Amino acid sequence: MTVTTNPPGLRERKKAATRQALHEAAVRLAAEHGVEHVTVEAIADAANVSRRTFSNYFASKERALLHTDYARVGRLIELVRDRPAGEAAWTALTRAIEASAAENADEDPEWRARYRTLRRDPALAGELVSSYAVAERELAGVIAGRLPASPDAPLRARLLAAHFLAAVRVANQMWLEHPDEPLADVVRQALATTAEPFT
Amino acid sequence: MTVTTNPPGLRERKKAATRQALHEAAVRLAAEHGVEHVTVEAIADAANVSRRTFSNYFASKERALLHTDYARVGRLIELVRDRPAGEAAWTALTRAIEASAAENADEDPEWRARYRTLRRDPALAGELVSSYAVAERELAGVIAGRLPASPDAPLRARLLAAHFLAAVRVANQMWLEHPDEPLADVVRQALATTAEPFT
DNA sequence: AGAAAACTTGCGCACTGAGCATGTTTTGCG
DNA sequence: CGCAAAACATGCTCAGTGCGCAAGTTTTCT
Repeated sequence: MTVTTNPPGLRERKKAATRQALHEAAVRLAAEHGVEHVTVEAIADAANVSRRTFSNYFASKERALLHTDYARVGRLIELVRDRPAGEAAWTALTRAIEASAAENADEDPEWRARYRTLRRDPALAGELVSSYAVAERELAGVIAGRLPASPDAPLRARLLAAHFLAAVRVANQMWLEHPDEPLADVVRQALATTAEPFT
Repeated sequence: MTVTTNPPGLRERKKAATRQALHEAAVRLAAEHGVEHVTVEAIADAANVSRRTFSNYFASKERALLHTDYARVGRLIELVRDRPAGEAAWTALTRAIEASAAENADEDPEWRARYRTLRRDPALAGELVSSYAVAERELAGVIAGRLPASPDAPLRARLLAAHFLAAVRVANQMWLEHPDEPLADVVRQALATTAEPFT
């Protein structure tokens, strides 16, 4: 114990480790036996915690499986919040997603492949869209200050957040189905298309 | 092939009636005792069917509660499909949502108020977004033929469907929170904002 | 160091989703 | 019309789940 306690704190680090262990165990087991044939108990066992403890970390098996998606969307909101104050809303959003892509560029290819396969399971579709939906309201609040003042600013903020996240979500879905093109390129194309006017 | 509209058929009518009875019983009980305190068994009882039969109609209590939303989105897709063949995609979508609003204009105000209150429950938020998400892929297929031919047409169709449904969904959410303005007006405003280019 | 706060775990219970077998209703067809 | 098949409702049963509660344990704070 020669090192001083880090800013994160031991307890927080342990919790993060347990959450990550549960998540990874869930993904590994689901890749081996299929999502439907994996029980919460098996996941907890694989992560060396009790079934009850699993419930302290995740509300359901599906949430545990898609923890990366939830975390990534949460991180994306942070990145938007950290953009320079003067930046317009749409610019801040597109820059933030680029930063997010850069952060996730150095992933273990094997893990990525397993996780990719997992997300195509129809049983997880609901949770997958939820991972985006939960962030919509918060993201609207974050970008509200970057919009021109207007009586309908709340609606515009909500719509901007919704359309941005919808573009990212659709890009991810298309990429899941057609892996030939890099994800970042699909996202860029989807955002460019979204920025155009509809007729 | 024959063009006759299928006679409803006794069996189909009974199924629809049972489904509707379960749905309405669920909404009534949830309004009385709160969503969390209503069990599937209580709903089945109130609709005079067995608990097991409930499962034959709805995958969960939440799905039963939001059956109107699922049905309405399904009907919206029909309305889009029925638009004249020459109509451009965005036009067809906006005209269809107007037709949908017209169809739902004559609702029992008491029922509408109960259902409205229900949808504000956070426990149903996930199912509520799902009701839109499940339609996205199908809607994309329906409007694909109304887009100019292009190599990226599939992506554009998906995005158009996603943005349209997102606008409708956000409008509904805003209306749930601020009932002062008529829903149809909020929807129109959201769609108009969506049609503008982003910057 | 020692109390307080946070966390883990085992136990238990109400609820759920679903397969199977059985009795009932509806449909299609000769 | 009548009947066999298909579709459906129901009861029974079970594995899984979410969660409250009450210990026991670990981390934090002062």
